[in-house]
Amino acid sequence: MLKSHSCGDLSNAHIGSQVTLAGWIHRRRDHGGLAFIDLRDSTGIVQVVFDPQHTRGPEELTHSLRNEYVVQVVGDVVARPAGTENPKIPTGAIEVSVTKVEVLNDCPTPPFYINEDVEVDENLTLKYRYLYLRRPSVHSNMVLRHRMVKGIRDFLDRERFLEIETPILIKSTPEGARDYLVPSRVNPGKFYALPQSPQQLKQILMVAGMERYFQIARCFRDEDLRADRQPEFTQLDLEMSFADEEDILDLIERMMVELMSVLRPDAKFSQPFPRLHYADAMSMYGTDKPDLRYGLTISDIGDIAGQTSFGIFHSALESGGVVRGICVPGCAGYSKHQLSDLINRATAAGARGLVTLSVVDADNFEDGIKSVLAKHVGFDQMRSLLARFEAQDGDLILIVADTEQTTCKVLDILRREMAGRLHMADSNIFSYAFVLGFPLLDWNHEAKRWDSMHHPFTAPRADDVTLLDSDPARVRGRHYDLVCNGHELGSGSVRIHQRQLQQTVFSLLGYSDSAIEERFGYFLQAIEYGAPPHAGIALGIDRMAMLFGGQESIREVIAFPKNQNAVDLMLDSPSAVDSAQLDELNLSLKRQLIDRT
RNA sequence: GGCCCCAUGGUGUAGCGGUCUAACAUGCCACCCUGUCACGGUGGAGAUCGGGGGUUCGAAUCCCCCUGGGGUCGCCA
Repeated sequence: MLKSHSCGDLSNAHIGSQVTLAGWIHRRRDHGGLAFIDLRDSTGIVQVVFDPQHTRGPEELTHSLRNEYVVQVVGDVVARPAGTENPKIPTGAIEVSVTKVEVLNDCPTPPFYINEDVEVDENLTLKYRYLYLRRPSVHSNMVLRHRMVKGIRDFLDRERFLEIETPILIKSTPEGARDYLVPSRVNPGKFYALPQSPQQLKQILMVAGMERYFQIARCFRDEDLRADRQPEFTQLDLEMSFADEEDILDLIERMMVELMSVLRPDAKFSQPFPRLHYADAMSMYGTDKPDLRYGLTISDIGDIAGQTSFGIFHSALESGGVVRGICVPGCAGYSKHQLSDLINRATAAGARGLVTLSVVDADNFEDGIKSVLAKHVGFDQMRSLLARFEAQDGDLILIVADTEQTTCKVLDILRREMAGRLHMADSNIFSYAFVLGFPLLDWNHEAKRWDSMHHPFTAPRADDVTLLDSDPARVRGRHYDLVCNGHELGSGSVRIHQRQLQQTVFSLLGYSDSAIEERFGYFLQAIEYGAPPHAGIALGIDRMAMLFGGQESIREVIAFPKNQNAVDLMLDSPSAVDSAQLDELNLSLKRQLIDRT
């Protein structure tokens, strides 16, 4: 090794010993004669001192050192002179008095600061990823992620889970997300698909008697990107035989609690994790992944709205819709401009409109309530309305009258928007919750068929199996989600383990018998051979690391992420390939693409 | 595909129709400086304001189009 010690490891215990360090120049403070340099390696930062009386070699060399040069220094660890200790850094009690320095490599002026956490154009952080990752704060995200994954492995190992790899080149199944396809050279005209998740393989591992499987699995979905979505991402995928809902939820809760104690001992969370029924989540928060760090819950005022003379309410209710709203504290003073901004957000999200009601003085309905609603609502109705929202003077009530689906969506957006403006989400709180009671199926209006809410392998509740034929909408699935602070961290279910039931569900989803055989024949055959009852879950590793690290995007916890157009700016991928490569794969590009590339 | 936001020296920002031959901080270069730690001091180089078109006597500033980026809805079994 070119170094005997690491920068961050040095302490009082090393005083008096000679050390050789190697690292990057983090910052320099050059006094002309005497010069200080903060030397950084992956363990931390230590101050090294160049004193012309002690340091050998040409003095010009000392003063020619620049940020991010890679240097090796030999020196003595000494206590800092009294009064010059730096309590701000862990190694601040000591310093290294340099006797010899060698430049191992120089470095051009970096395109952005490495020694400061100034936000910088994300393009640059992606293109020069190796420099961005040098930032101590970003480096610490990688350390945190490593410790998290290690914690998961240690925990599951103690719980007698086996880590088993499954193939990356698998079979395309057009349902669900779009697949990434890989052409086969050996089998012309045929394609592998990259796994959207190892779902079927892990269930087959249960059939294979592994009983407890997990994998830190890379998954691929060719869909549009978001702050918390990349085309390739990592899941903690696990499956457990002879288990039901409670076993999985208990396991996951214990694991998350353990991770919290290791990674975020400072943070607050409730235990046991609250459980939320899907229907309640939708009616109270408008979403199945609510941020529970703040209230702003949705109230239904359909009964009151029906008594008013407000036409919009009546038409919404008559066409089977709902009238619901949220009460935002302290925003009654919103200007016309601010209110119209909120209305724009509501209409942009698909609502036909948004009724705002500024509660200036709740005791004075004449001019204490500012709203288009005022003249359509009687005294009693206004009183019950304010009571329903528990409105105080100074509050702003936002009401949407629309289909249930649109109302939920819009109020969810407004709820998060207002909570953000009012800084209601405490970053030191982790509001975990399990969401249960999802319907098994979801009616797809466009395709006019049933879709799986989760996936087709989710077991229906035993009491609801008979409804599969008569009333599929009412069938409840044995599906559960783990949510935290408005993010879906994971999703799982008790699986179907009997061929007949699995086949019934496939049929219900609109697959013909021949399609079932072609796509899932191997799978149905597998579960026929004594599949044990089993259940599992998959948790988003990137999202977990993002939350633990207090980041707002998973790109901050992924070493080499892609931008919103799924482009890797460092590698410049995807890229065109040589026509010889295409030939070998028996592929050709469409004419218009050839012209463009 | 829709909607919203952004684009000014290397980096981060200011600028709100003329006073912009574009300001500030930091970084960079040179010189000075032996106890700093976001070291300090003096001097200097560095952007024609993402690209194109338009409005105007006059555009970094207003409008349109394009490009790039971010957020989001759709999409994500």
